Amino acid sequence: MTSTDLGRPNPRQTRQRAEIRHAVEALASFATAQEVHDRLRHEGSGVGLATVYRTLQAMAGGGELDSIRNPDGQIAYRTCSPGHHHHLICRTCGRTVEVTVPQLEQLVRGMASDHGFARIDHEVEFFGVCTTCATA
Amino acid sequence: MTSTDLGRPNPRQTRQRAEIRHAVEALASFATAQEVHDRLRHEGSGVGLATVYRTLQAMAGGGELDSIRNPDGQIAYRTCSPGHHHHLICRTCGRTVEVTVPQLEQLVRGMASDHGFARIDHEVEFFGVCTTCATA
DNA sequence: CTTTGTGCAAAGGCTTTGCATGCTT
DNA sequence: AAGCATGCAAAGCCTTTGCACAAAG
Repeated sequence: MTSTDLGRPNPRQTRQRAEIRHAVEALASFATAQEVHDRLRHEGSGVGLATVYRTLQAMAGGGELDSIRNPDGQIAYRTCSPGHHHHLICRTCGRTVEVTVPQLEQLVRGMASDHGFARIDHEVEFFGVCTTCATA
Repeated sequence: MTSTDLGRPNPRQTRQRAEIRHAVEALASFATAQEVHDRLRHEGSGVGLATVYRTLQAMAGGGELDSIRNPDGQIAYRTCSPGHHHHLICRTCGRTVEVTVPQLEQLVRGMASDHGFARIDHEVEFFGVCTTCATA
C-alpha cells in the first residue's frame, strides 16, 4: 500500500487535512471526493484531488467518516454522529436523515445467523423520495 | 440515448440476447457484466462486451433482472425469483442466500413515512461472511 | 533528520458511446 | 426494405498510484 495507510493511529496534522475535514463537515448530505474538492477550490484552497481522495479514504478507515456507495457507484463521505444508525436519503434533492432502527439490528442479526452468516455489513442506506420532492 | 433503449417494450430476439439471458441465469450469485462476458467467451460465444453491458442494462430496466452495486462499485445482475426479498451475500466466497424479512418491510415503511419519505428503494443487500469462510 | 503528506500527472478499471455493418421483423 | 442490435474501438469517469518535493514531528 502507499504511504497513506488507512486507519493509521496518529495521522500528521496538516493544513490540507484540516481543510478537508472542515469541508466535509460543512456539506449537508453525503459528499463525494470530487464535491469536496470542488468546494475547497471555490474557497480558494489549492488542495489536490488526489489528496482529497487519500485523506477521505484515510478518515473513513479510521472511523472518522462514514462512506457509502451512492446509486451512481461513486463513494460518498459524511461525518456521522456517534452511535450506530442508518441514513434515509432523498434520491432527488439529496436531503439526508439519520435514522436509528433498533429493531432492524436484531432482525438483521437474527436473519443472518439463521443462515449461518456473521459480521454483517451494516452500511445500509435507504434511498427514497422525500415529501417535498414527491409533491413537486 | 442510443439505439438500445432501456425498458423497450418488445426487444428483438437475437442470438446474443438469448445467450446472455442464459448465462445470467446460470450464474449462481450476482454476476457483473464482465463475468457474464467471460462465461460466454469460455462457452465459445463471440458476444461483445458492449453488447453484454447494453443488454444487461436493458433487461434490468425492463424488470427482467435485478441490479445492485457491489462493494467494489461494480454493477452486478441477477435473475430473481418472483416476490420481494433481499439477498445475503458472503463477502468472501460470493455465496448468496435469498431472504425474506416481512417485518423488515413494515419497519422500513414505517420509518420512512415517519420522516416523510416515500418510494423507498428496497434494493437492500446485506454483505457478510458465511460460516464456511469465517472458520477457514 | 526521518518519516509521512502532498501535487501532479499518468495509469487503471469499469462503463458508455459513435459509427458502420448485420440481422430481425 | 426499414430499423434496431451488434462489434469494435475510442472516449469518459472516478479512483488509485508513482515519484519527487515539501512539511511535520
